[in-house]
Amino acid sequence: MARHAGVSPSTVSYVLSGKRSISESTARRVRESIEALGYEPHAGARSLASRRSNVIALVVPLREDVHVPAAMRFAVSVVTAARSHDHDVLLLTQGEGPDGLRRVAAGAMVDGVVVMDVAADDARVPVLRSLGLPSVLIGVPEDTEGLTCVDLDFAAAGAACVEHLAELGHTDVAFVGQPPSVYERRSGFAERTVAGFERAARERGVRVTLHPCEPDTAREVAAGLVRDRPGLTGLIVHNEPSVVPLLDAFEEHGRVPPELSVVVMGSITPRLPHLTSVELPAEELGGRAVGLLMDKIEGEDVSGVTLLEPTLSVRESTATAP
Amino acid sequence: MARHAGVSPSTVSYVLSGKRSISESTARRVRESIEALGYEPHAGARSLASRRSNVIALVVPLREDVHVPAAMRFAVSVVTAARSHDHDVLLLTQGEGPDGLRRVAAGAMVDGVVVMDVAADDARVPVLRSLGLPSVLIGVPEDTEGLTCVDLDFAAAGAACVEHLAELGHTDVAFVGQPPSVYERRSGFAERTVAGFERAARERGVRVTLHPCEPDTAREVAAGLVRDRPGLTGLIVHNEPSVVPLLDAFEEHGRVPPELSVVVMGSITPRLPHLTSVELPAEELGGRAVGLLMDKIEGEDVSGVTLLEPTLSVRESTATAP
DNA sequence: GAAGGCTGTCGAAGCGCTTCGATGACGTGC
DNA sequence: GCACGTCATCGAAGCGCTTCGACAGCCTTC
Repeated sequence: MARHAGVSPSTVSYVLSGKRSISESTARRVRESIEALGYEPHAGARSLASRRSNVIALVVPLREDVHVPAAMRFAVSVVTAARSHDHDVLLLTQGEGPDGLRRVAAGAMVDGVVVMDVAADDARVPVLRSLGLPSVLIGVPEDTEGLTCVDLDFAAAGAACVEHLAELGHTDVAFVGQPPSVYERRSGFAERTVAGFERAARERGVRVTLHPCEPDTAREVAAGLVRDRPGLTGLIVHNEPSVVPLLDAFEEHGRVPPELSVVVMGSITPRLPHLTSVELPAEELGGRAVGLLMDKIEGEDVSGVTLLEPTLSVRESTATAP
Repeated sequence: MARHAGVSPSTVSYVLSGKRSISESTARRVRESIEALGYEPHAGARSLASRRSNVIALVVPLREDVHVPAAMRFAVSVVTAARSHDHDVLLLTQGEGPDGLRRVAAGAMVDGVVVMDVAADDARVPVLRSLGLPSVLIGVPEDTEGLTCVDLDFAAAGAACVEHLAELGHTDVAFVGQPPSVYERRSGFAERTVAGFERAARERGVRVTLHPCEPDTAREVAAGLVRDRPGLTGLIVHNEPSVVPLLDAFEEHGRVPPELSVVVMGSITPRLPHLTSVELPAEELGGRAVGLLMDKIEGEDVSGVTLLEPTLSVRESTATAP
């Protein structure tokens, strides 16, 4: 490569990195050679010499109860964002547990890591602390001391749903939530949604009840609500896969929007474009997480919790309380 | 590291790789030091010296019409299989197009690549050929010369559905397929399913018609079939997200299994355990693909097309024709 | 008991980069 | 016109491994 351009290897390196000034004529010659040869620096050599791999790890959950399309959207946005910062993405599953993190960190395979779906008492958090590897968490654990976390402000999202309904005059609302297992493992986003929603309900004097749900039990949940809550006029659904079976079941009981006001949380609206919803901004979250990680890799102190403001989009499924 | 164990660096390397015999006593000492220090070889140094990165790339599709949970299952199984061969997985999306492949190949970032969701006239195939990078395709393009491909035998799967219904005496069957865009881009699996299913129908003298479908149009498809095909007794559905809306729509017309026999292709049965189905063995496909890729990286000639035999599981949704 | 063959280990070279100090070729200021 | 910056480039060292050849010690074999 250096030979083809008639310069020394160090010059090529400086053209590529821009760490020293190079005359425009030389730089052009080097770039032409790069083009002509289809040259790509050897990643291993580069990481050995520079102590940077230009790779970040992404730890994806593989639990049954996570919403897969959302996780995938997220993963793709992380890859896209990483590429725009000249990094690649190594895919880590939980198969190896925290040991996988140790391995890639100790072997200098990655410069940093993005961890998805962090629970309140997540076992990976202490590992990350001890590793000294730059990391950004999606989700917020209990103790965020020294960590960098990004997430949707689920408390605000939960509250926004209640407030929207309260403003429309609803006073009797049900919250159909995640599967029970999600609450049991103390998934941060689920807990915070409930907290925000309960706080807002208290403030607004709205009667609310919480109902964990899965697609298979949606029918029963709906039947139970119709039976036990005759005054119910509002429904908040925080469980994407259950939205369709749930609303179908309500429909069978003659309860349909907008007579029954429905707000969904998640990104199901491309499929059901008439539903009032709070969307999960997966792409923005991925981009933010990667951006923060890049800063952290550069040595900046970016610790702290970034919560994205939720946006509630009002559509046809909510209306003034009857 | 070598110092801690009181041996030379080369000895450590030989203990790790097993490429030369090392006395058990020395080997033990080295392993103890590794353990004690939490030592992990520097990945870059290793790849520079050995010309092996121990990383494979996985190219995932990000089209709207691929079934995301299936893709995810697949991706996870590739990671798991790769780890069992001591490799990691670099996640590539189509964002960069074929250039991403070039980049990771030229930079020696990966030892090989698994490409998902290959179409009959896939643009990545010529790139792969020219790169000389070991690769395994999931899906079968038109010209497989010199390639290694793995897939479910979709033709056999399509045929199996028809044969099962034919054996039960059905003579009037509809095939509800993928969204139109899938056929338009000549996705191999969709074409081959249709081919297998049409061949079997011809051989068995079964009347069949093909109906592309999306979740949003499932209702209309069902209505159309009820209206135009009064003699219809069998339904084959090759479109996971549409299964539920489609069957719901049929139910509204009073057509339910087993009076109407239904066979689904895909892995929706954990959710709907009463449906006769042909499952997509995503995990096995991932494992096979990685296994073949590893052999290819070792220099074996593994070119050829591996088609996994489909298994039809008979359940309650199919019965003798009325 | 000398020649030859194994085994187990070491030393050194080299993988392809980055980075640091050095250096030559220029201007600049007085 | 000489000392002194500045700019552009080079050479060499070194990153932490793998691998190859060498070799010491030991066991066979006639």
